[in-house]
Amino acid sequence: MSLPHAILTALLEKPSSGLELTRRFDKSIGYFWSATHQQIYRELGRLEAEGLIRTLPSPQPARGQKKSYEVLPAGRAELARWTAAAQDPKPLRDSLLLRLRAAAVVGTAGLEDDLRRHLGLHRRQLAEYREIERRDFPPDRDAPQDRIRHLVLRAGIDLETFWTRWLADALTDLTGPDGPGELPDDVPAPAEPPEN
Amino acid sequence: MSLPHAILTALLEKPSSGLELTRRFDKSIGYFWSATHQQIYRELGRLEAEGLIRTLPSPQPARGQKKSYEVLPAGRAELARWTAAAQDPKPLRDSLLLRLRAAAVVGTAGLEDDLRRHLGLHRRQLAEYREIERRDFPPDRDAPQDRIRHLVLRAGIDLETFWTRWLADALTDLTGPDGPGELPDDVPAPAEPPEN
DNA sequence: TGCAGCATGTAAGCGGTTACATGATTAC
DNA sequence: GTAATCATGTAACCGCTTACATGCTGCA
Repeated sequence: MSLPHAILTALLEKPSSGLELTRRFDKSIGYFWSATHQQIYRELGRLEAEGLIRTLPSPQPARGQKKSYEVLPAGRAELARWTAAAQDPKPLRDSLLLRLRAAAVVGTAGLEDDLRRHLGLHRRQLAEYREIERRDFPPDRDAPQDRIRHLVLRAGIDLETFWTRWLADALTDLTGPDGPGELPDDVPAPAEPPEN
Repeated sequence: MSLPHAILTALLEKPSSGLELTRRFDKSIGYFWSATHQQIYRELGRLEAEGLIRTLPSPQPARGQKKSYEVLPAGRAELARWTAAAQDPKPLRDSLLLRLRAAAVVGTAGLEDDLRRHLGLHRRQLAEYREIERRDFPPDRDAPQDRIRHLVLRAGIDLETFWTRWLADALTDLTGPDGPGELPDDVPAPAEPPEN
C-alpha cells in the first residue's frame, strides 16, 4: 500500500494532473518508487472516491482534457498516519544474486557479460545521483526539509556505490585475477543493449 | 520469471518435496528470493507440466503423501539459458525511503521509532549473515563453487552494512546531534513488535 | 479414537505490467 | 485537414499474498 501515499506526497509538493505526476515520478520519486501512468490514473480515481484528494476547479473535466488534483485535509492526515505507522522492511529480492547462485550449479558461462553491463548501468546511475547532489544540495546548506531529501538521495548514492563495488569484485573473482581486463574505475561504461 | 529458476537451482542442489523446498527457501535461497509454500506447489506443478522436472519414483503420490522432485536435462538447460541471458536490474522500490520523503512534507513525528526498530532488525540480520560466513566460509579456503556462494553472501553482508550505517546516520540527523541517545554501535537491539 | 503435526493443495484478491483505445490540442 | 502530440483512460494478464481446505501419520 505505498503507491497512494507516494501520490499524496507528490501532490502535496505540488498539485498536478495525472500525466504531470507520471513525469515527476519518472525523474524524482520514481528513483525509489516507480509507477506507470496507468497505475497513477487508477489510483487517482480511488483516492478521489475515498475523499483524500479532489480535482481542482477547472472548465470541463472530460476525456482528453487536463484534470488537476490537490490533496484534501483527510489525505494529508492519512499520509501522516501512514508515515508514522510501523512497517516491516520487505525482504530482499534480487534476481542477479539468484542467477549467481544458479551459476554455482550450472556454470558461469555467459554471465560475466551481463555483470559487466550491470556494472556500467550502476556506474551511470551513481553518476546521475552525484550530479543531482552537486546541483541541489550544496555542502552544509541544507534547510530542515532539504536535510531529509538529501538523506534519501544519500541512500541512493550509497546503494549504487555498493553495487558498483560488489560487481567489480565479483568480476575479478569470477574471471580470475588474471582474467580479461576490467573497465577502469571511474569511467562510465558505454551503453549496451538490454533485452528483457 | 525468477521463481521457477530459483526452484530449479534448489532442486539441482538437492531433490526435494514441496515442503522441504519451502523450508530451504526460508533459511537459504529465501535470503534473496523468498517464496511461500503455495507459490512453490503451483510452480512445481507448472515445471512438471513443462517437462523440466519430474517426481521421483515413489509409492503412491496422493494428497497428503510426500512427493519429491528432481530436475530433468531440459530443466538444467533452461536454467543455464536463463542464467546467461541479459536482464535489466529492477529499479529500487523501498517504502522506507518513500516514508522519509513524505515526512519531509508532513513532519517526522513518530517516524524515528520505526527507524530505530529497522536499525535493530538490520543489525540482527547482519549478525546472522556474519555468523553464516564464519561457519561456512573459513578464510582463504573457498572451493570454486563456494567462491560464488561466498560472493552472494558478501552482497547480503554489504547491503545490511549499508542499511545499518544509513539508518544510524538518518537517526542522528533527524533527532539532531543532541537528540535522545542512540543505541551503542555493536549491540543488537532488543526485539520490538512489528505490526504490518 | 482423537488430536497434533506433516504435507499438499484450492480460491480470492491485489498491485504491477503490457497492450490497446479514445478524445482534445497544436503545428504544418 | 491531417498528422503528431498531449492527456486520460480500459482490459487482460501475471506473480505474490492471504485464508482456507483436505488428506495422511504417529502417538498418547
